[in-house]
Amino acid sequence: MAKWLFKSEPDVFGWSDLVARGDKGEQWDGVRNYQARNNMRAMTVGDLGFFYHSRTGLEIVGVVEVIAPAHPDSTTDDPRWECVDVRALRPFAKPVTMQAIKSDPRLSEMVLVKNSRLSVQPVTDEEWRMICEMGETAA
DNA sequence: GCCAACGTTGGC
DNA sequence: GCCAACGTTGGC
Repeated sequence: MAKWLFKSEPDVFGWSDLVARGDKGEQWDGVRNYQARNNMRAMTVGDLGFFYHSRTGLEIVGVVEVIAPAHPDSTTDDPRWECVDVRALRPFAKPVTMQAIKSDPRLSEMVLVKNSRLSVQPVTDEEWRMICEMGETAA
């Protein structure tokens, strides 16, 4: 099972917004970048991902679960863009900040650090385990 | 709020 | 098909 990371500005759509959606979850719409879209196409139901607050917050705050595979993004007529559905699974007891990630050399290869502009990105199993530990949540 | 880094667009 | 111009993202 693959691991991912989803970025969102909390002012626009934050962790609490996803939590409010409950088990119904929400479609991860609005992605207009091929790499991010391709990552979503590669997802399967049951895959897990981190929820990261960009711009304001700059920390990973929770774990989400993919509950629907890639489908057309209903917020556009452009058939190129697709999105998956996700739901909030569990919060981090201790959010893991960008600063903490950057200061750990073992996480220096994370896409989050290397390509800060990619909004949907893969996470390796090792990175996943380390960050879950730092955030004091189950892996 | 600034601006570097990156992706996309479009004229040639 | 190149690449300059432009728009957007997101850390700082």
